[in-house]
Amino acid sequence: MSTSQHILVVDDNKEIQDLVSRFLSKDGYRVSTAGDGREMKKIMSDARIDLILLDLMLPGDDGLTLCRDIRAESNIPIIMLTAKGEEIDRVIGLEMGADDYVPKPFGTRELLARIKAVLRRYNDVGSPTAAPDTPSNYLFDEWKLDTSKRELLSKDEVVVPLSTGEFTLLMALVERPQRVLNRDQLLDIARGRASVAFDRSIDTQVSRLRRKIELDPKHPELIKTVWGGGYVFTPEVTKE
Amino acid sequence: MSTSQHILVVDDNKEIQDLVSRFLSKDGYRVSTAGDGREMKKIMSDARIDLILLDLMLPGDDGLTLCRDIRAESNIPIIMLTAKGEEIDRVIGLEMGADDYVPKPFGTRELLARIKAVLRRYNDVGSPTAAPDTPSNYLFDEWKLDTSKRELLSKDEVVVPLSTGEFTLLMALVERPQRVLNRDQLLDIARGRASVAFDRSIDTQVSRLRRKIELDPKHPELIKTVWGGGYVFTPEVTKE
DNA sequence: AACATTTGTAAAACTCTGTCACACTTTTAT
DNA sequence: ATAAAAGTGTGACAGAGTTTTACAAATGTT
Repeated sequence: MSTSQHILVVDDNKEIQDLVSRFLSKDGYRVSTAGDGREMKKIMSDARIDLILLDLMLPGDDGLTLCRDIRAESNIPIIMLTAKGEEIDRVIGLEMGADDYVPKPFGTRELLARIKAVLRRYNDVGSPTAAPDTPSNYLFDEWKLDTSKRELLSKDEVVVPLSTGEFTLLMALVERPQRVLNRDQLLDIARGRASVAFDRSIDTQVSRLRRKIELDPKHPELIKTVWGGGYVFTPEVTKE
Repeated sequence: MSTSQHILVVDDNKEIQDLVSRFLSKDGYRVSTAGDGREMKKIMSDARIDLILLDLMLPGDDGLTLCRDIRAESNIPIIMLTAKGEEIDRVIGLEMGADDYVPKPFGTRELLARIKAVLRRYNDVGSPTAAPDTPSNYLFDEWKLDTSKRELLSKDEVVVPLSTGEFTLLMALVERPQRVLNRDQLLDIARGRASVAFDRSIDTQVSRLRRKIELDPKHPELIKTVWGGGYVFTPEVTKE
């Protein structure tokens, strides 16, 4: 984040190009635009690009193809832009190596939030230089959560196996101690999705997690219920 | 959920107002309605609004103008509602700062989905480790209230279990000692809602709380009743 | 004193949560 | 590739927590 980040917008719609350029500039980014894959490659060979906004539908090679091409030789974060109705391609897009996917029409602030999220993620783990302060362990109560091995260890180093869902839920909680998180928020953080009517999946997962980490699951101390509100992770958490 | 979200519907069509209010309420949102920009601004100055549904076509200032006005001083998410045939320039709308568009006529389920999507993005559950900066303990009488663990401890560290409602009510009182608080205020602070006719829930909660913290619940010393006025938390409270 | 208003609280009614069983999905093993 | 195992979400229902109702008791008014 030292000097301003350079974002490349690849979209054949001039209006979108202008709109996006304008508000990204206003937010302190340098912006270049390209109308198709050829222009994109030209710009990429000339400038150091930090992130690419890539429209799915393009003249010539489409977004997916370009995405794969970029990935073949670089690790630059890519956010795919897709018009309504093209949603099916999300999975494929992510498979091709896109980092996120924003459906059109998008709100400028939403797009900005996604850009920041992706850049943050990338700068944290992607860049070889910056990664040292990524905490690999969290300590709380009598437990140690090893985030790199995705394991939960008791004080005497005994491993308690956690499923993926249990681990991500515990991560979500451990990273936000003493805050009441409602089910929508937990779903968003831990599962990356919105809730549906009568969604009880978080409850079930909390129940399972409690069985593993609570001394007395019938009277939970670590994950407390807030009636009508959600859950709170109560213990003090320290990074190691 | 925890503190239900408050949505403001700005539309001059009474039927739309009613329809939208009804199904949003049913889904747990608090809803206010306004028929034009003037009403909108009045409501916004009185209440904390979490999202605005803004009709494009309004008497007086139109939706776009209002959208820009709101953006000038706040970051509240906005979803624009547009009547059929108003093939407005989406780009301009987005540039004004709207977060999404929903064309009329809309299905309630779709609108709900959009609302959730926008709120989900906006309610940036946030930076990990952003713990609240509230003090963790309050001392009063013979008691200690641990706000991070959400428990009440007697002088000799014996835990007295509190329900969610008891805890939030006690918090409300403990943070405002020696002040007469009427039932509306307590409901607002502790439950985040307004009272309904013949609402006695605060009374019952006070009654239950007294049973737990008063030496002699029949003659309460800590939570005193102010006849015709509400309740006062009398003891001296110190933070720890 | 007679009446009206407000409060305390038990009990009913309602809402939300815990968790079991089962179906369905994903991962692992063969 | 198929089978087995593990993980996850849904529906059901019991149980816990909260609000409403109801009425007696307390307080205030005339």
